[in-house]
Amino acid sequence: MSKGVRTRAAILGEALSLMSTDGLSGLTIGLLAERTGLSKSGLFAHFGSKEQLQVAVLQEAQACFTTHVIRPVLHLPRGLPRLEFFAEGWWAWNRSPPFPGGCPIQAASLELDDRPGPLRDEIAGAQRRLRAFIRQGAAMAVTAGHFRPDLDCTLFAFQMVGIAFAQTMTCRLLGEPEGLDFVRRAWRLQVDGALGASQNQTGEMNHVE
Amino acid sequence: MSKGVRTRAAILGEALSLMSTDGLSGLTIGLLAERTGLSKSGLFAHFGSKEQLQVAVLQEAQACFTTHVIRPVLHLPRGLPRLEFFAEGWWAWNRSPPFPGGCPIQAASLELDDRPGPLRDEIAGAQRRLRAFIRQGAAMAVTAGHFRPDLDCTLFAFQMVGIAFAQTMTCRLLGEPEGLDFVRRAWRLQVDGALGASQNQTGEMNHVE
DNA sequence: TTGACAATAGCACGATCGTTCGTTTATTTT
DNA sequence: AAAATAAACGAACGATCGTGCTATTGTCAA
Repeated sequence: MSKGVRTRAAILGEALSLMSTDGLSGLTIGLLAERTGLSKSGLFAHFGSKEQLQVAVLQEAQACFTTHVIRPVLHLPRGLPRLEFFAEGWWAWNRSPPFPGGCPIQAASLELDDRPGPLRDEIAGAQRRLRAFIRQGAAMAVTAGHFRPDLDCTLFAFQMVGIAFAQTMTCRLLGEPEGLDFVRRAWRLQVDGALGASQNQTGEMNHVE
Repeated sequence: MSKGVRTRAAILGEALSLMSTDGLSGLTIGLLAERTGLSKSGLFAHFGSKEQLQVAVLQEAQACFTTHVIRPVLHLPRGLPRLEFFAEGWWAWNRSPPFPGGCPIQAASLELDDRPGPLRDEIAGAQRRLRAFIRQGAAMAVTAGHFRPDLDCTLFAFQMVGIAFAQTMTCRLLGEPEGLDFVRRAWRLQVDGALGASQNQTGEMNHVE
């Protein structure tokens, strides 16, 4: 591992932290150089332009999410077990990701949704891949007989994404300690509504209590 | 209406448009002065500081949301009817608000959630009030007998907020035209799950199709 | 160990940032 | 209409932005 890629990795790590609190637009080259102990020009040479740095940071964020949330559940049995562990890992990531701020992917999604260009393409791809992962996870649960056969897996992924955003709003913006409870209960309702008839314990509608 | 408040209103209107696309941090005084046809110093004098301008913009965004989404449903009968019309109005607002970009409140919520200060307080208050409105709307539906008595109205509001965020991601970031369908179906599932036993048409679990 | 090359620093640039100040032009009140 | 007040302007400030250069330092293979 040569020196160049090592410092580049260090830069991206620090950039991720900075971005998690101040957003993509708050990620400035001068500030990042100061935090990494490099000179502005020395740091700049690693990326060639601000936009390329931003793209690299977004990709690093995806890689970090994959190693922390996706990969740990891949060896679990397909279907509901894997989906449940993924959910728990995702809620944990959203509440306290390995950065000082919140999830950079969520933040960038709403920051870039009205600015076409390579950055939006990058974050849109990330969200598409994440939704595909959830959708396939739900489809496996259908195949395994955990979920009912007529489940709309795309809608399932849509709902799960919604819970994740609502969690960030409740846990991070409003700082409500009971936020995680709501997340788990909303997720439980969603899973219960997707179960196959045989698995469903309650013979009536999904009650909250 | 004196001259001062008139131009101030014009400034805030343009600021809302600018913020909807470029975010709070993209809202710069020079750019805003250029778009409004004012000089930087002339515009600046209306607010005294950048932060006060930002607070004013956030308040303006709330006022705009109230007149466009909240107020139109206040004269509707309490309970489910009002809640349904509010939902439809909110989805319409999220898909195409009266700005070139997306909903500024959603964007600011994720932009400010890790930066304590007056700005975060302002947007947090907005989200708290919105959630309280939904919660009370659900509570009215319980009182009216539309929703079952043991419904957790706070959780109901939590879930609805999630749908709104997922909509922005799907409709704006990913640009999927069928996004609104998912929103309506997710909302329908949520409402069906909250109905009183007598109102529930389907005797079985909530199926998607 | 030296030579080739990668990595970083230093310096400067034009542009824009938020902000201040004194002046000038509009508006409102007397 | 004149006086008083409000509103907007123009110029400048120090700071920081992203981005070029050239020079210097460090690393790694021959």
